[in-house]
Amino acid sequence: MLRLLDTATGVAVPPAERAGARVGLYVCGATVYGPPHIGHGRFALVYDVLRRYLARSGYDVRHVSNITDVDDKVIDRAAAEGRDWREVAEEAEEQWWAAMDAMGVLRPHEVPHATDYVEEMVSLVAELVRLGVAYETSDGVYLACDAVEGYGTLAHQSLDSLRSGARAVVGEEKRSPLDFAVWKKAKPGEPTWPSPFGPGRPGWHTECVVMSLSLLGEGFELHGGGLDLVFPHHENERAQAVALGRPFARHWVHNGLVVVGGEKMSKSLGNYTELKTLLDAYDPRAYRLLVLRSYYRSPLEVGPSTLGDAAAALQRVDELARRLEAVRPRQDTVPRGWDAPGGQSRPAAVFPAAQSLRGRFVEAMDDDLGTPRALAEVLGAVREANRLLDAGEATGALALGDVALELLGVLGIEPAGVEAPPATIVELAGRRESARRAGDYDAADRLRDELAAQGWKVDDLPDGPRLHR
RNA sequence: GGCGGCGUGGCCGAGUGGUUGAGGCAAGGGCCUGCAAAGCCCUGUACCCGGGUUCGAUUCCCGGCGCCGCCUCCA
Repeated sequence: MLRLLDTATGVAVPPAERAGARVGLYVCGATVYGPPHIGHGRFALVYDVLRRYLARSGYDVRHVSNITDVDDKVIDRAAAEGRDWREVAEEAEEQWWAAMDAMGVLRPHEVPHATDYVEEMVSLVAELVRLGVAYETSDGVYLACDAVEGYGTLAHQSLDSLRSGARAVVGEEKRSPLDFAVWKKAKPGEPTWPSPFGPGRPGWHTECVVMSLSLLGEGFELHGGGLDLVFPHHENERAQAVALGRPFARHWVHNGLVVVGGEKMSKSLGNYTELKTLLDAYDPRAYRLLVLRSYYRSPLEVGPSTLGDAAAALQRVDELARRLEAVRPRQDTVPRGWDAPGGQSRPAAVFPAAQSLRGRFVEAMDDDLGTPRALAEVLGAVREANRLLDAGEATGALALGDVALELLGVLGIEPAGVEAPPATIVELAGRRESARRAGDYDAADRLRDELAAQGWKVDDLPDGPRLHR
């Protein structure tokens, strides 16, 4: 059974679930004011794998991830570029999904936009004021943190220590430096919505409360996001729900940040690489592999060296997939699958190593999403399957190799498709092979160079040449 | 100042109170091979420093050093 570390308690426990094994997963998504960077890529991959594995484990997952399409940053960028803020948000959201698609990240089941929930947010703010936990000032409405029981739970700090460490300047009207805006009164030129407190827009921490509760219900199971959101964002989300007396997330999951040269990558530090840049330069699967190779909560160093490593490792996986296809019996049309029906005669069923591989994989994953060990098991099996192939044991190789590939699929990594070379390439390769057989190696090597110039490599395998990209 | 985390071979990165340190990449040697590529096999003797607990610590405890994150927008 999958156990996940809960940020609030520091203990790894199985996710809570509702009737029908339903699990709601809310992940704080993108603020769309610019192209996503590598850090966003990691975060998306982590929750994509969590969602896939939850489903694989038998949960009925509902994955919700928001788009923050109105926010200071969106407004600032629009102002700086003299554009409409909606246009900025839409453009950035397109870039977001393009990158997600390139990485093979499954779309969340729901993608709520903040701007579609403003009315509900206004109601929430009004309710907070009515309850006396939020107060109005000249520039907005603030939540009084002292009024919230257990404020600091996620930060693991007391109200006092948080207060003493606060760097925020106490405004004239703000009662405590920790108090945060749930409603921002409009300044000239900003987008506004009507409210009992005058025109304005919701504070950032409010939207996730409204959208998660509205789409997943009270006491939903999992709430995730980057480690840098723990405080204050998630703390403040929780504070609002607590203040309202509404059961909120029951379990908090946070992913570690991407670091560059030991320092956190972030837009504000300016040391970021756009995700698209990485995805254009490397096989997108290499980034997924790199991310999964480390524990999801740890900082992760991303750079040309580590990406190159991952890309190289992937080639061995692709090679295995190609080799397996070459030895796969024609009539064997049983698809790869976790629980292929009627699989009595399937090789995997009679090949113990393949079965135990599944067990070790699940064991690793169940231990707080242990993708590093899970991956190690799978890659070890890839090597073993290749070895069996070398030894001519095709049946065993298929049994083990198919399971390895299937498990990689659980992690969202599919072997590269076998691309059929065009006729001109096949013809060139044929001429080269003839030259080789005739012992004319100079000609053969020239032809190989020609093939290379057209982007094709040729490997002389024991059973004949093979073309691939 | 408060809170949290990290320090493992050439690099990345798991993990563990004790005979044989996952996995990946790189490197060297080998099998195969016209060559190359691919694949496979072999090779590495690590755990920041100082104490303590223990029969035994890289793993637990204390202290130190170094690095990082959060306490402000941030995945």
